[in-house]
Amino acid sequence: MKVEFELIKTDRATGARLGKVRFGDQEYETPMFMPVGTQATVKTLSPEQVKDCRAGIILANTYHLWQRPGEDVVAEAGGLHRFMNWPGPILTDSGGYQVFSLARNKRKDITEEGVHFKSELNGASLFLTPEKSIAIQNALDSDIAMSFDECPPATADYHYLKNSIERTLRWAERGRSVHNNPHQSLFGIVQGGPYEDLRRWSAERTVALDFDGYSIGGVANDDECKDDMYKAVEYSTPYLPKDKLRYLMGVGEPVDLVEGVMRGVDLFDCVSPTRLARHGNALIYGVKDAGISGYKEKRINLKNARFKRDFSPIEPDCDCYCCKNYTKAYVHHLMRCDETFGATLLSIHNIRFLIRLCEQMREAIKADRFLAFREEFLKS
RNA sequence: GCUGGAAUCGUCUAGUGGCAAUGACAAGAGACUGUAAAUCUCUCGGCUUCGGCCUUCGUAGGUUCGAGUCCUACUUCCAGCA
Repeated sequence: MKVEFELIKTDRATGARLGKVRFGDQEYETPMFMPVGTQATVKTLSPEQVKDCRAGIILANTYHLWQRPGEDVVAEAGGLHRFMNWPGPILTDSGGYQVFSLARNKRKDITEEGVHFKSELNGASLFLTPEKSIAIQNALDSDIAMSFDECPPATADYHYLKNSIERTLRWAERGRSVHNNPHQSLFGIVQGGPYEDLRRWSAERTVALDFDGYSIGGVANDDECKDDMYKAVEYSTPYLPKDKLRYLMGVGEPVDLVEGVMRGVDLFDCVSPTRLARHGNALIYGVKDAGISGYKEKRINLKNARFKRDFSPIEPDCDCYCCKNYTKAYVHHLMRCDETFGATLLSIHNIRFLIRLCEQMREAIKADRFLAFREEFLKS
């Protein structure tokens, strides 16, 4: 079922939007954070656990599922939903990000036709084109597919970005022309680095191609400073239609969600809550350390020795399964022992943290007090 | 009791004349933004004005310009034989 978006209201003082997305009879509110499950699983979590975090849409990745197990296998299983037992909506990334992330060891070569990859699994030569990416996503049968774009590095200069945008536009058009899954939506992707004119140009040209929704890409890459990220969003959203979803790809950290929403973004995804979890980190609201410096933290590493005998929950006010049932000392112990359950508990907490943050932002927009909420958040 | 062998930084371990001394684990910390990431990086004897200085390889002596490395004795442990 194609996604339907309804803009409920826009915060009076900012561009923050409250919306509803519908997939058939399923309905969710935006702004929304979407957990990432690249290989058809949110790492260390069962679908039930993801659901208990009150996740709506989750992500999966074209590039990875293309290689393993192959989109034909997923199709044979009855599509991605049945294959991974996720009844909620699924958004598939196009593999465009891998053009960027696999580039570091010259494992790619970008041509007009498509991108040559060297498989990181077995060294095999792979060739991904816009048509191929869309065909794979059609076969995976996700609810939202992404156009195949080039996600340029933060170091890309103006000239490179300009050419890259043009190619991404041509790729978007090619992909759209072969898209043939009637109940799958297709999004276009805005690029342009931190440049106002490029973002505007990319946004307007992409919108002209008429997609079901629009993504803002290329903002969460290596070395990118937050200022550039926020600018990229600011320079893009004014040129996107109000009645379509806006998805800020790969973002992000709690503060980035707040800044993104303020600039009119509806959807976010990021690997950070689950990756940080596997590395022992828990997202937390600022905690005033009464002890020494009044230091405010946004993140704690449960592997640190100081949590060995800390028998309090990660966040007393958090309603997640981890905080309601387990202490920092226990999670510390699990992480020290490399027990998977530690990563599971922290993943639950971190995902729930970001989803709860979205809930709070929605409440703030409803009450027309988003700016105040942001102030409080930044101060906490 | 005799004959071999062995003792190294929390643990195991490399080292047979130039060594503050290998590697692993443990420990301490950091990074992570559309997942090549349950990964990676740094620290891990003490002091430092960052050039070094000091103290370290079971204990005590010795040989040597120089000893964790060679020699002697002792201590402890292991194996084999009684």
